[in-house]
Amino acid sequence: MQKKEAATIISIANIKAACRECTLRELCLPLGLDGADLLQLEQLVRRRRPLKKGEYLFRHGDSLKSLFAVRRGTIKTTGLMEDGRVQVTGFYLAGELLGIDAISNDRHPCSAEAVEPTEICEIPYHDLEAVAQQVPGLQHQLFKIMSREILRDEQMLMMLGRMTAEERLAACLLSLAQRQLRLGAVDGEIRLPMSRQDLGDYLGLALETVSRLFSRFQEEGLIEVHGRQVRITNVDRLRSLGGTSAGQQSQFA
Amino acid sequence: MQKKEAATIISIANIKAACRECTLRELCLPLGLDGADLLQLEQLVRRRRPLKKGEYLFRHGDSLKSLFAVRRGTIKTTGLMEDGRVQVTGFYLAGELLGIDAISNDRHPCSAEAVEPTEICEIPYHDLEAVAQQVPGLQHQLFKIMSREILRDEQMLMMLGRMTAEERLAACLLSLAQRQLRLGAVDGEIRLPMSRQDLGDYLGLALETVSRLFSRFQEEGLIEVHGRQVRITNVDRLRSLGGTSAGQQSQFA
DNA sequence: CGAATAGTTGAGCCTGGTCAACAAGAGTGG
DNA sequence: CCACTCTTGTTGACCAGGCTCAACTATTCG
Repeated sequence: MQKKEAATIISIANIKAACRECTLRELCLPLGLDGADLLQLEQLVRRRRPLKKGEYLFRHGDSLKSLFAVRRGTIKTTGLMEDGRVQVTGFYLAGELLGIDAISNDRHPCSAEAVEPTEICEIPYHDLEAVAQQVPGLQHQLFKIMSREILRDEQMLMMLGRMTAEERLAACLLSLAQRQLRLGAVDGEIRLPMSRQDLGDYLGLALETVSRLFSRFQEEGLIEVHGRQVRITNVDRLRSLGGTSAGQQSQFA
Repeated sequence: MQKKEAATIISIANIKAACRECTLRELCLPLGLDGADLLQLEQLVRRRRPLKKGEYLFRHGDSLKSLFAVRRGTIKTTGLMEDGRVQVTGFYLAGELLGIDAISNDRHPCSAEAVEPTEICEIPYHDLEAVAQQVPGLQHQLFKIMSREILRDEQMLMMLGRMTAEERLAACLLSLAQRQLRLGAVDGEIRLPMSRQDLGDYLGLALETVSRLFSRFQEEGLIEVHGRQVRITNVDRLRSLGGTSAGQQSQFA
């Protein structure tokens, strides 16, 4: 996986994006912007060469040039300790914005890797800031998005600090189901683009624990598992487990 | 503690603040603002009646009206699960800004409680947004502050997800020492305004574990503990424990 | 000064981690 | 297209870090 870097030639197709026609318009930045403002934003956004599974969008320490919006696929961001311990700080699905955490030090504090084939829109940060200064709706929207990211992280803190393994996985599944639903997936169906290892690194668990929990949830009739395809068969009982954290998403969303 | 609410009469002394003469100027919002801009911001900021220990600044579910900057003292923000489990999502010392997580839903997702007698500056959020629209330096500064908060939370995720109990406490002590140093404390001296319980709720540990770790760190010569007064006697070994998370703060700061 | 709160320490247990073997897919090249 | 390899996932046995329960001590505060 490390070797594929050499292939990261400068992006081939830096074509302009057409936010106005994007199906994710409601999810990305433009939410709440009218025609003229949207056009101004659209000038900034660039499409990137698609990422293959395992390719990096940026790496820990890279200087901040752009924020990124996922168009299709999934990105995971990871922090790494010297001894190899990994924490996945987030999974970013289509319509979600990443790279915000790099603003404070002009440097990405984590690495971003495609978990499956992924398409990305790139938004040069300094230009974005300039436009936000002109367009009130955009500034407002950016504050909201950044605040939402903080909220999301705080829910993760509750999860990692105070929830049991089964509660964490339940909450995570509910959250994924909800986000994929918004993207047009079948209600109760979850397609996991990430490995058990990734889930463990996200939830602060060993991959074996994640695997065992999948088996147990299935035995208990909460879900049906077929590899990375999961169907929720008892939402209520899953909610009663994953309650506080993911359940609150409905409250927040 | 719950009962004291009745005493929360509408703030007595809503006097104007003088950011220009505040010793925390470098830490709060104004950083990087020049005279005229600073004056414009100053119009917004109001001082609040001081909070006693245990008093709440706001509660989970309250609607967002203002962001708050700590002038003196310490605030803890907490998330609560139905069964009573608590996660402290942050300790806010003098010069630090809280309430940002409320922007996304116009509602505070956590409660904020004074851990010791605390003075607060209040900044009405909608006015702040309006001024930020006029003052580029302020918009920029706000983005940075919000990004820094995300960064801080992500470091906490690494801590809760992947560090052992002793690593967490070590990292926490180093972080507190550094932040208090910036506020003029003696290097290596930490005054803990919070209880062992609070620390446990912050670090995702039982209070007994925190207490035992203090004892062990002392036995091992890392620190000297006198109740809530702690002196770091061996920074290097403490760093080798708390490394990645708090150690990186120097990298990030 | 007495009561309540905060902190320390011990004993025993349990959740979740580690190590290990095995199974099942997925990708690759002949 | 199949065989082989490599990666991913499952399951079991055992272990240990940290939690719970409990008793006791030190502080703080009215």
